[in-house]
Amino acid sequence: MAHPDDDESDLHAAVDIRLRAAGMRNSRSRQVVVDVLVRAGRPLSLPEILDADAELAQSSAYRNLVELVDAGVTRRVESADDHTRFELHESLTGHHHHLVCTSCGRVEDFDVPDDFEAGIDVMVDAAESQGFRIDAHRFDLLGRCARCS
Amino acid sequence: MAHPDDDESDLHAAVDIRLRAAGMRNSRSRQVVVDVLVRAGRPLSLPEILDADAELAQSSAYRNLVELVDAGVTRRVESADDHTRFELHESLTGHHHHLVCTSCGRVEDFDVPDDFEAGIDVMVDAAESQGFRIDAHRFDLLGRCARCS
DNA sequence: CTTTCTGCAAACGATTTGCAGCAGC
DNA sequence: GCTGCTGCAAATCGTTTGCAGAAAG
Repeated sequence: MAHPDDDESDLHAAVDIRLRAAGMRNSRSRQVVVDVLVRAGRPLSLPEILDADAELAQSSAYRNLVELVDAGVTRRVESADDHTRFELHESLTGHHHHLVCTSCGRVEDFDVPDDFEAGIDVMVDAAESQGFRIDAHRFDLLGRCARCS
Repeated sequence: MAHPDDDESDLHAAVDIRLRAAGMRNSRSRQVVVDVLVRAGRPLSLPEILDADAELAQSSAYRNLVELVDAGVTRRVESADDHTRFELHESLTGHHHHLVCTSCGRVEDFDVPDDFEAGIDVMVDAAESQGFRIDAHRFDLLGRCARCS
């Protein structure tokens, strides 16, 4: 965040590496999808992504978002409407949580204190005694965004 | 939990009151849907609900689940597959969180310590300074259930 | 008896996929 | 040049809805 331009070229370099590691080409529309997500700074639905760049075709955008998930570049985010959202993978942006608008589905990033995260780790043991093998968590605050209030 | 039968009749009485308050009839298939959710003790997808009771018609089950949400009897739960799940409203079952299987979508209830809940309240102020009016939260542990491990 | 509910089948809409032609390397 | 990617259009599939007949009160 201190050096936006450096961070952004680092990020594209990291994306390039992951694509190659997954045996995928670094095509124009994949770069565009990543760019749109970088610029947004929050999880976007497919319509939001298409609106952000007119040259994207719907089917290719969907296909690429899913393939980028497999390559560890993007991640699915559940919101509160009937559109799946996508964001950059946490290993590229850092661990964070979400504010979710229950009216329009908009999602924004939200940071929580370290001691809260520590509290989550403590609960994993209890969860695993219920037969689950836990490997991630999701914590969202739900309400109405500035626009919908 | 100490007196299952009493709890269950209390619960049906509470459901009946809410339906009437919403101007809705307490029809047979609504009772069945509620019964299925009570017996499951965890959020169920529509196919799971239909499997649990052969007399339910798909469209009516969907319609009732949504109307019961409006009446404050049920609640939507997001999982990790492409099926919405439904559970009884928290005012009937108590506040809790979920374990979510990222492989099959199964969801189970999970209780967290009170001090963890208290920590959540503290973060609401920070969230509202981002322009959101927060009125709920969702916290899930994600992993693989006993069957999928 | 009136109004709401039900079940069927058709409609919807987000997402996925087949395929012929184009682009990365 | 070979192989993977793109865009279009068609298919899929969870969910919603119109409507005529059945059930609640």
